[in-house]
Amino acid sequence: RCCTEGVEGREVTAAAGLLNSAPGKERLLGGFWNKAMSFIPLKRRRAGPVSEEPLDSLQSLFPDVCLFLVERRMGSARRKFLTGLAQKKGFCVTPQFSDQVTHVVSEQNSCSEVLLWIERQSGQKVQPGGAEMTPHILDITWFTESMSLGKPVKVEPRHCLGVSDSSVSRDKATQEIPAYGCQRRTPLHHHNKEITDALEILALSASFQGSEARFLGFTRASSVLKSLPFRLQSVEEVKDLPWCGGHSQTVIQEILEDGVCREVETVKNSEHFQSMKALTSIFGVGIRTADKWYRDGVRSLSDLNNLGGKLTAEQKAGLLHYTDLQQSVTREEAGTVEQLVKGALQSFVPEVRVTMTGGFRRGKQEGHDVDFLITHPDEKALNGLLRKAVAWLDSKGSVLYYHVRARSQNFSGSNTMDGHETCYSIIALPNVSPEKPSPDAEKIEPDLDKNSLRNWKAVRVDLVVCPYSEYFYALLGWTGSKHFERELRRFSLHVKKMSLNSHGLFDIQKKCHHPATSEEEIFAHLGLPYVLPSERNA
DNA sequence: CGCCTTACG
DNA sequence: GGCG
DNA sequence: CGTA
Ligand SMILES: Nc1nc2c(ncn2[C@H]2C[C@H](O)[C@@H](COP(=O)(O)OP(=O)(O)OP(=O)(O)O)O2)c(=O)[nH]1
Ligand SMILES: [Mg+2]
Ligand SMILES: [Mg+2]
Repeated sequence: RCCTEGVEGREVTAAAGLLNSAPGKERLLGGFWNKAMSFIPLKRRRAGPVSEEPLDSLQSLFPDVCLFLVERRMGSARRKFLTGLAQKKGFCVTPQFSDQVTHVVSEQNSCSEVLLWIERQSGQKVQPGGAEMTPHILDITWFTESMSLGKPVKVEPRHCLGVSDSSVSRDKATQEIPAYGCQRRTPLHHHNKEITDALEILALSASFQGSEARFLGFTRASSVLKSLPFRLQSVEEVKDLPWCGGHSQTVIQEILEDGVCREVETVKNSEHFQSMKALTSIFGVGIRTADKWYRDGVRSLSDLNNLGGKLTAEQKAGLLHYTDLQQSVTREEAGTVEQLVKGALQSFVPEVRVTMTGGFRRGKQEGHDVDFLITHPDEKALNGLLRKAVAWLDSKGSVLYYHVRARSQNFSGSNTMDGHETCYSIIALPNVSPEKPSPDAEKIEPDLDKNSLRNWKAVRVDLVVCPYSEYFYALLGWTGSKHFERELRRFSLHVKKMSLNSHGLFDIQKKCHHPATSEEEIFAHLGLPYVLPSERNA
């Protein structure tokens, strides 16, 4: 039951096959609902029964928190809706103000307006400030962020009423946001994570339904918001941004006003989405295979282990190391892998140059794998280096799976290498603290001694060897992010009439390649301002 | 209504 | 999904 | 159709 644990089968998405769906025609499950909803005025939109039960009839998950929602300018219907939302998430919400209240939440009122209003309504004096025995007087942003996270967030100055937050946002004379992701600076950490997370759920869901196009649409919207230097406060602020069209604006508005988006919650709860996410997380299993298995009724890992022979070599390795590979690789572990890989390579070419690329080069602190780029000025030294290094690691018992591929284009007639190879591998990373045998190995090999400890963890490692002349194109290509690469290549072709890949830049009209001796040069060739690796998290 | 990154096995 |  |  690994794949569907905790799923109760409600909101089951239609699971029609992907294989037969006509290209370009995409099924839309939530779109009509959302579009229809967006014409209903905000305050009247959410009806439904919301009880104003006494305090102790509901079990609160957060005993130190008691909310009071200020009805003034919020309206009673919206207050009821928000109350129900918070109670569903395990918050205590009191209908009447009392000295039990720890967090006062209001919308469109100043701090003094709130204090006066509560005093007039309840006859109680309120001391603001959140000190001992006095409640926080908060903006709706604290509420929506807390709903998003499912728990009360720490009270920041920007949540508090009466405090203008000039540092975080404002100055809405914002510059024009460029349309290509490679023209923007996109940091790893940004100001609108709740919204970009929601849009990425819809992107993933679209891809699970076979629509790469809608995946791209939601991904572009999300990526634009990651580059904003301020926190969004109103949907009006995205109206002029590229890629933030109607559907995305609905999502943004709901997150800003309620902390959650109906469609996103429905998707997250759907069995199809959850199963597809679990199945495609297996190395060797893509969207088409996951969808076929889902239609065949496969819901758990044991169903697959029982499928036996019908798996590719990749999938067998992916399943054997499933639990280890589900854990992300820490930056520290990546450093250990670097030492291991360098040792193997240097035993053949002492002066070899090894660079960690991928997400870790962009500043990520964890990843789904570790990526390396390998080169040397003498291209003869690179010949067959990858296979030799993998064999060396294998002889040390460190290689759990590998697949080597070479460049084929323009080399079809030749059987000699051209100094360009890629290797996808699973490596046994030595562990500080020994662990029990992998639960995945136990299922396949039930006789494993459960008391014996293994001192390693399986980690995905990608190795790329390239000629020195291509090094900076390979570095640019393998640093990512994936979306940044797509946008860079689309910009290159459509704006500059040049074709970009990880080997070079080809001018289609002049029919010539541009050599490069730095990443800066490649950006310059494309007429783009340089973007640091840490700013390529598009 | 066409387009949406580009490669290898 | 959103742009041109 | 999978991988980056
Ligand atoms: N052009 C191109 N490059 C890609 C594509 N997928 C991945 N790459 C490049 C950019 C990525 O940063 C790099 C490494 O890919 P990974 O799958 O390892 O992703 P990354 O390291 O960014 O994140 P992660 O490993 O998941 O933490 O390879 C693609 O579809 N097209
Ligand atoms: Mg990676
Ligand atoms: Mg990788």
